Amino acid sequence: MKIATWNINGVKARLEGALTWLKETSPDVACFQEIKSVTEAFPGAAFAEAGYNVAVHGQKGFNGVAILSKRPFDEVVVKGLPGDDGDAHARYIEVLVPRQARNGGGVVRVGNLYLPNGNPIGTDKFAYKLAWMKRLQVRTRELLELEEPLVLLGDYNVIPEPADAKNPDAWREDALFQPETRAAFRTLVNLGLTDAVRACHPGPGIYTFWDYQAGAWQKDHGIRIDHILLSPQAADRLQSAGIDKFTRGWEKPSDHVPVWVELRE
DNA sequence: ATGCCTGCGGTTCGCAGA
Repeated sequence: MKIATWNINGVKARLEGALTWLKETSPDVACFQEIKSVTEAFPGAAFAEAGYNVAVHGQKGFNGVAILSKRPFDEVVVKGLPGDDGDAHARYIEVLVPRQARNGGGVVRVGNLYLPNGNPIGTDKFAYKLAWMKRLQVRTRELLELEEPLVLLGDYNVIPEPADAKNPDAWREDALFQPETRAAFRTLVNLGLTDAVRACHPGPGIYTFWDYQAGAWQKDHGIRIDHILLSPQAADRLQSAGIDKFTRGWEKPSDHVPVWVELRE
């Protein structure tokens, strides 16, 4: 079962690329962030045509997340990250996807998240990021108690380690690489999650984002900020993980590339 | 040192992104 995540930076601007990518790589579940669309305007028919069921949590102008699944959802569990009713940002959606009956059935829980950027540091935006990470930690603790296969994936906006940046010093003052940000990410992982890409590829040089500016792509000035974290029951089934770097070289690319994991059923 | 580029909203420049 292949599960993927991609910050597509605008579903209207990326529709053709997204459909091409789905056709070429055929994930069973595809999670998008930054759809920058209200739920009603999401091009669900085009994805249905490509063979996917769609669950969308949209917002006008920015943010917004969506999950596509070849298999019908068992349930769309929540839209919006629990823990703050006053938070209107569309940054989280969680679903249950059925596993194949011949393997005993059951579900895989998929939480698709777009963690706040948090720049510039020292502002309410950075405080919001850290508070959001705390809420994610609370939600994750609840979900881990279920002892089921859980895939918590998306744009974390966190550079976990210096090895996750081509030029770490360029990010020292950035919200993505602050000590508090990295510590909050470690706390999350230390609840008992496995970083799937890091588990399969221990070495440096794997990136998921290259800025549009300053020739970052041409210079391979990238960072790894899109992650797939697995509960123990999901990690038991980990077969492989990787990054679809080729999409960054396309015409009209997203600044992020897809990240995927293969789990045994 | 600052902006570099892109998408979106809503009108042609400001905001957000990372």
